[in-house]
Amino acid sequence: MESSSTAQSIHDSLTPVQLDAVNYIDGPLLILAGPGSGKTRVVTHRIANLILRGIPPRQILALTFTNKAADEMQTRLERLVPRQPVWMGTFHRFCARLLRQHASLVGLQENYSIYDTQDSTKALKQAVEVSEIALTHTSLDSIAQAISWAKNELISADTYKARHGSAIGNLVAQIYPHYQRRLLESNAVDFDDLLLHVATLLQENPELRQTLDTRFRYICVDEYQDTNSAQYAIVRALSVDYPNLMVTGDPDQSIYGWRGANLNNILEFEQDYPNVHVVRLEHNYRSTPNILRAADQLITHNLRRKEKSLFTDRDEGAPVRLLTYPSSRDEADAIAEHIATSVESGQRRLRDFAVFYRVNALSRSIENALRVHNLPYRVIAGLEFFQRKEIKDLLAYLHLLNNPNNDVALLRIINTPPRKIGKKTVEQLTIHARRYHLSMLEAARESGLIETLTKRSATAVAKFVSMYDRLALAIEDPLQDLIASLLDESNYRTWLEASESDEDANRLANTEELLTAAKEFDEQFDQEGRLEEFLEQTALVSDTDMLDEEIDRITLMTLHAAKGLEFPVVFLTAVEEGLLPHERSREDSEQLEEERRLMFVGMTRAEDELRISLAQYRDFRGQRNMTVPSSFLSQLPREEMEILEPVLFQDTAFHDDHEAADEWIETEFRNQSSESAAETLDLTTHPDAWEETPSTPQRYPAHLFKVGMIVDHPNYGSGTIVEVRGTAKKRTATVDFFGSAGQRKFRLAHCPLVPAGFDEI
DNA sequence: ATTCGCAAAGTTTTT
DNA sequence: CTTTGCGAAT
Repeated sequence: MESSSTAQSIHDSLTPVQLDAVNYIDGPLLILAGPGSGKTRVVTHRIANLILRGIPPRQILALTFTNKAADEMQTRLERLVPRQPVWMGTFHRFCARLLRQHASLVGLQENYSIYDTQDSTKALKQAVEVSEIALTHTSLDSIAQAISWAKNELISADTYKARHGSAIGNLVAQIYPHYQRRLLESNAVDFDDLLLHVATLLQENPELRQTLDTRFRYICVDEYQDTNSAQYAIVRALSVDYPNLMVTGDPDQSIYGWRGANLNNILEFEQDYPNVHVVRLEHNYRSTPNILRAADQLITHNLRRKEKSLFTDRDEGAPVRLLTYPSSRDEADAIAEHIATSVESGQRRLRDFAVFYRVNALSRSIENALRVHNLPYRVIAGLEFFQRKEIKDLLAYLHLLNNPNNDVALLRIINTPPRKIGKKTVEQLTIHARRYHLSMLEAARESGLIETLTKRSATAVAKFVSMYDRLALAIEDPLQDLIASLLDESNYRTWLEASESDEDANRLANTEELLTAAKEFDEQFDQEGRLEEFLEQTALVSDTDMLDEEIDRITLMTLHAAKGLEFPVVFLTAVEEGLLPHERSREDSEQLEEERRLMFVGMTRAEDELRISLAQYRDFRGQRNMTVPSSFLSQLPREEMEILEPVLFQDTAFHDDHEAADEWIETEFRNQSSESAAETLDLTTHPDAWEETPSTPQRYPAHLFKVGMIVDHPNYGSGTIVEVRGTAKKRTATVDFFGSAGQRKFRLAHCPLVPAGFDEI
């Protein structure tokens, strides 16, 4: 076991290569870790080793990209050497902390707000308005992207120069400074700023840099292949006097280049830090040789990488399968059937299976098939909870309380719930604020002085301000209490309760969830500055962090979301030109390599079985198109794989030949008697066949819904009724959906729920 | 002030 | 087929 406390015994189970990494203490260390090579184990053992050798835990800093990774590391370290105050967390959280302490050095106050992407976009929109530039030929999005790119490259608003002749560049050069000013005036930062500000801080304050370098003498960076230039600069600045820097990563698993990750950081690590010790973890403990060889052969086609030879002790296992289906529906059905069969026979559990796809939109067809087979699943979709309107609303109240300059928050809630403060009124407030350089809240306080406002509007605004002031008195209360008063004072709760819609009933339920989260937080942190801490946490958290691994369900997710995970059986779907590689990546060879890495990551998630599939016809965005198999498929060791040949038109189907397609449908499908084929034909002939039955006013009788009943919902799919409450019009059912929808409440008198199997009304 | 409806566009997303 | 944002109607 790993609970003993001597250096000797805790490392007993490690291989010589792993021990080499664990025992290398001083100086730069690069761990090139292939998929499934026990990297996290090595990292945690090494940190434990540092501690056991007498290095104060406070001098150790471990940086990760996700909270999940940080938690995982923390838990494992806890098992090796309990209760050591090693700072572990994401880059962003680390920077947020540092920035709190040194906010004034970059023109912020310590209670600054962290804008999420949505908030940032709003701020950017305002900046565009102020700069009086008409965005005719570009979108707000591309401006945002350009600014984000610049920040990741450490280019500040002052130093940004448009590339000569770049139209967008010229716009950005004008807008970026306005945007940055808006943020500073609001005492706010965007995600990129967290890194940029800290990097700037370290660059411009040598004494501070030195202090921190000394404080964090031993630094570990996980997933180094995904660091961007800002992160690189931060790590670099903290490793000058004490270059005890350990980075781990795998160039072959770099899939966030589009977000500014710079593959050169890892590729050139050895040049950046002299006397680097390099350890290669090439022993894979996860996959069968079959899977590993296929993945390896694919990735060999990349040029920008470091040679690695992966090996495993496992038995050969099943061959990798390449399965071609006539249509995307057939593909989805086959997956569902395969899973159903092996679960029924007792060979596998639901949680052994994962289905991967390149884009989120592809999950729908899989979901449909799984639903038909009554197979429970979960869709990993990134942000959900904290992006819901009601949660964002309530958090906006808190944000404004914590940082009265947070204009985006004010604009969000000043009329939510409706307070008769409309667009015109807000416009006048904005003008007033800009003229006198006030925050929106300050402007609102002066509503009585604004002549252009009607008396009615001014009163409404004044009422809002006094509500704010009343809430501000409770700012030191436990969060649970604060949010509770917030729900009352703002009329948010009354507003939702008064509503008749199911949607609002659900919102009310989500509100409760936030209260629960706040309660848990209160129990955890019983100190000053609770609110600020809470807001920081919620801003830097994603739903994926709360993933419950215990539940027995099939997992559906994008290839990006799959990184770091493993499953006994993996379905890699829609491996078609245009999707994988994605069409937007096809031109550029660097991007094409990233797509190949994405496929590599997907393949190497599989432990026992890997099933790669594609369809000859794919229904996507309401259209049916003939597909072309992915060019990556020809880069796999086909001779040793099991290949299910396309059912029809092996040759023509590989070209984008519409005439052939029509002919195929005309002649071949008509002669087929198979059910799925018949249905597919129907679809092409009558596109309307997909559409829902037109809704009729008639509903399934409310009193017939019972707890335990399986029901269908047009949007959320199937689920089980877990609770029925209330009477007459207020009779409400709580449904636990099999899919990603989770639990939702419905007023039975007017919701589209029907018992499963109850066809049409 | 709010709601409704239509047009437009639709990788990936650790924070 | 979806989702989302903005403009017109109540």
